[in-house]
Amino acid sequence: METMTRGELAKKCDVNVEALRYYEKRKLIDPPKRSEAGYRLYTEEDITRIRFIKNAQTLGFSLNEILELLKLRIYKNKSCEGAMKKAQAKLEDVEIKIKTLRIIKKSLKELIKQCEEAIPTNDCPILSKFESQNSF
Amino acid sequence: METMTRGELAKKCDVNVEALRYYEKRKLIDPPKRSEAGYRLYTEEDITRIRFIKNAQTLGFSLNEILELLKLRIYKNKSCEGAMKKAQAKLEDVEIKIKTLRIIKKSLKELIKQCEEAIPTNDCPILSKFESQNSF
DNA sequence: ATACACCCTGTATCTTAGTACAATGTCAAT
DNA sequence: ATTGACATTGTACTAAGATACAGGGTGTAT
Repeated sequence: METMTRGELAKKCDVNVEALRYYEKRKLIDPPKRSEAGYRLYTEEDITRIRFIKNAQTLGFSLNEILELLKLRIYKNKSCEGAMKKAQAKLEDVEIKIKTLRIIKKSLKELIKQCEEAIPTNDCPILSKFESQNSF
Repeated sequence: METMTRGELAKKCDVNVEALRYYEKRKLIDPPKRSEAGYRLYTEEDITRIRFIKNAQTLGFSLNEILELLKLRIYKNKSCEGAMKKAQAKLEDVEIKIKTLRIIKKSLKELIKQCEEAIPTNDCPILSKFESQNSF
């Protein structure tokens, strides 16, 4: 079987070499076989695994959550249920985040508008607003 | 002039006592006068300052960015310009974040939908997708 | 044979925004 | 006078996700 070193895997997956050791420590990848000199020997499966981690991260899953997802994979039949639940929870997270950011966006826009309309000799509306109570 | 201790200020501003010391260290608040016993003596101005910090944080500014905003305040006349620029930059940040989260939301929704439509004996579409290249 | 890139390990450091804790000092009330 | 709540300081720790570095070993090309 074709194997590769840490540096090679890192390059193929566009990941820092040290991150691989870190993922191993976090149990996100299984400890790889070693060469006689003690070099880690990774396989194609490890590429798949790193991709899994990166894809899940892209969707906002934390490494802990990814570990949970990986555990689901062990029970092939039940996995859909568990993974779907986690995806739904994540979806809710994301929706809340979007809502919060929309409110922030609106506030920032208002502040900028007030600044544009401000009388030059007066204090900056943004800074004044920040000093006031219960602004947001 | 009316002064208050760390605990009193913390209570009034709904902030942890230790946070006040932390803000002092980060130069977000000026070192307050001290009593003979060495107790920090805060004034009304410190309340305003803490409010400033909290309000700015609510809008997504980091403590470093807040420090920048506070520096702007020194040049009373120029402050509108500088603060507006920073608010605009923050607005752009927020807009990018919203866009990213929308994409994530869409992806998650699709995954969940695929899961709902999946044939029970097959592998979970979410987990399969995570293992594939260039998923997202 | 020696230079150089890479690998190994353990440990430390980074960022952000605090929180926690120990050892000690102070102040107000009883 | 003693208790209890607060204050002081320095230092360590937290989460999350890495990244860096020292001191050594290995593998390959010239």
